[in-house]
Amino acid sequence: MRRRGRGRGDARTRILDAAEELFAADGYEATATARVARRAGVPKGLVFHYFPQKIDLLVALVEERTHIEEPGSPVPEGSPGDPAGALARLARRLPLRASPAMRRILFREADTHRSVRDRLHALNRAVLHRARTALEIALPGARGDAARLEAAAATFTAVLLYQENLAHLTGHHVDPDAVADLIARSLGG
Amino acid sequence: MRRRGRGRGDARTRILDAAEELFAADGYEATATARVARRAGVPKGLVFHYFPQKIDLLVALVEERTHIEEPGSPVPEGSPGDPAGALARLARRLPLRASPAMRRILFREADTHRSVRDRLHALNRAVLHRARTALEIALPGARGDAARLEAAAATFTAVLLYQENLAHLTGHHVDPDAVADLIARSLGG
Amino acid sequence: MRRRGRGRGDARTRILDAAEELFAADGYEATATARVARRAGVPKGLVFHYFPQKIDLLVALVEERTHIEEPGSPVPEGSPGDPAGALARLARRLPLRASPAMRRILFREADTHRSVRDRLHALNRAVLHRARTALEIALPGARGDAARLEAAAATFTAVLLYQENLAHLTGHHVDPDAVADLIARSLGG
Amino acid sequence: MRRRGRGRGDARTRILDAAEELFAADGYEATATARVARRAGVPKGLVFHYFPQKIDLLVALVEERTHIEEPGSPVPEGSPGDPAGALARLARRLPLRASPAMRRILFREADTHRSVRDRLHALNRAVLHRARTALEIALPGARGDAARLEAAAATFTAVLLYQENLAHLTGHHVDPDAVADLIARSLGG
DNA sequence: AATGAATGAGCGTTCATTCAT
DNA sequence: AATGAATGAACGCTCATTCAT
Repeated sequence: MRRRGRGRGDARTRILDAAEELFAADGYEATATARVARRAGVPKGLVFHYFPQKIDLLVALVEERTHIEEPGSPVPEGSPGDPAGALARLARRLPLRASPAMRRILFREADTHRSVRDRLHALNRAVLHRARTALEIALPGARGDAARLEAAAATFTAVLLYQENLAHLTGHHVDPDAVADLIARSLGG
Repeated sequence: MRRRGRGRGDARTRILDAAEELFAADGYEATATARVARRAGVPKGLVFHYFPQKIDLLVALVEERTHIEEPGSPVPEGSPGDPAGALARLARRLPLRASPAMRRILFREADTHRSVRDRLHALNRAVLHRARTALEIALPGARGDAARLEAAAATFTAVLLYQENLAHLTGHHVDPDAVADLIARSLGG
Repeated sequence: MRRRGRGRGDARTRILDAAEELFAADGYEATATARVARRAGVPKGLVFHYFPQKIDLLVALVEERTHIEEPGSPVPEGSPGDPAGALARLARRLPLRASPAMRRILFREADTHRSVRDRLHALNRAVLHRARTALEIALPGARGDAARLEAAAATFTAVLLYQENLAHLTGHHVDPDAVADLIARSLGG
Repeated sequence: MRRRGRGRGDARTRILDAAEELFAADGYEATATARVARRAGVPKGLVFHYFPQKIDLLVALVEERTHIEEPGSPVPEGSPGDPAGALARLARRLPLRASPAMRRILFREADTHRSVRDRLHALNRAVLHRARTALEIALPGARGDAARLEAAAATFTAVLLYQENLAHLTGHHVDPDAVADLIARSLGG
């Protein structure tokens, strides 16, 4: 396959790059495939060669550009007695690999596109699981009850995953580290 | 003016009702004005009689169907010593009067429509202010830790305002009461 | 009939005034009746009360605001031996009473509206007749032949009637007096 | 590219042919793009493929279908002493190549579309220049009377360029040859 | 694999016209 | 006579998608 002039990668990659940028900026509905092609520097027909339906662009982005790291690896997520540190460490190793653009796409389009929503649910489940595990390890005595720990994990997951979106939508940034500290205190850490 | 058409209210109201439903369900971009008209039981032209541009539907919804209650009224928001109760009470008297449908519209369209985003920022500011005040009253001794109190107020505001959306996006409901309890504990309530 | 606030005359007159302005500026097709109403300061319905069809506005303007003076009156149009003077005098007493706006309407819409075209033909016939008569009187010997005199009258009529339009369309003004002089010379005056 | 459709030329040409006919007959405003497509035998969308905006049809027509011949070529425009012949010859070699339909479009739409008006001004300037030059060559002795010569050239240009339109608007044809003769006489030819 | 002309359904919007009051 | 809400046909234009090459 001949390399194309303007772009860095092959045509398919450039098409996805363009779609990612445009979907993030303007939304899926408001982005015409012709604009994707133009931005990618490829002829319009080629977009449909690789992605027979427009929705396939979105599906491919979500499938190929949001990776959830497997938590199975031996990651000593938290040292006992330091729940705040455990959560902060989790924040730093967010098991979601996705560009900020991909996150905006994920949140925006999840509302109306089931396949995106499913992916977002899976991501959320993964992070929530990690947070819960980290807190359980950090607080071996399971002080307080399970319900409180669940609420803490859920709150932290929400703040962690949605921080950019919350900041954008509310005009107010909530710092995950501060929330980690808050939560740790409430669990008696 | 023909008072009352086929439906419950007058035409303009029915058009807004229809737009609210459809924008919430499918998004603004994906909703054709013709569908709004059909759902409202009015001819297409009448939609444009009242709302010369499609965007005016969204603007009117946001302006007329999201009210921020004035916090000035004598609301004994919290009794000293009971921050959890204060927040819970705030949750029950959310100063945002908007249907769940309006909230979904607000969050979804804020991303791409400035006027909606401005409104959402204002709402957030109002709720944040209330939460902060409630905590200050409930914890008069907590003066020393302004940063922690701010983080607590911001976290609670986020969970409170976005609960339905978070539930929808994550597949997981976070209970504001549980978060209120969590926060209260962490502030030494 | 109550006098209306903004305008000078009654509603019907103000509607015609507005139509005259707008048709002249933008053309009949490109002028919406709603704009006519707005400019006239009357409700939309009233335009259709007086002029049941949009075209009636144009017809009324042409019928009521272009008057052809009757040449029957004893006007000593030219003194024998001075054809240039005779034509110049005719130019000064153009038997067409119509505002510059009305003339633009007449020429522009004659192309596609038969009733306007008929009126314009009548106007042309009247002016042509006057020009011919003036030349015949000024040149009693009928020097040269009739065909030449006819060409002279037609040329002068065209320049006289269409001068503003020619100027607008060509960017070049042709002075009727200079043409009168030219023609007089060619007829041996 | 599917070479040749149903009609005579390729699709773009057929679209312009149709637009030329319809704009000339009914005016630009009164001609729907759908009618252009139907007359051209192409689907509606294809018109917008080639001409993204309706106005581009008019612009393309004016740019591609009105040519002003360069006057630079060695055209012995007039032999000295025969101004009538010189003008008659100019009439026969009008430096404006445009169908009668294009001329009607030019005059009608110049009123409201600046690009068309600009083109018309350029055409007028070119013809006026030719007429002036022809008269200067044919009447080398007429140096003293520049103003009269200018009026003669302008009058002839107007009659020459606008003859069809004047005929249509007035119901009266003015023969350019007769006017050429008239003018020649008045300049003492 | 690559291309861009071709297609047609559908969209937002305009607007002359009607009509109940 | 006066009003403006109501109506629907039509318009300019967009766009996902097809397909011959």
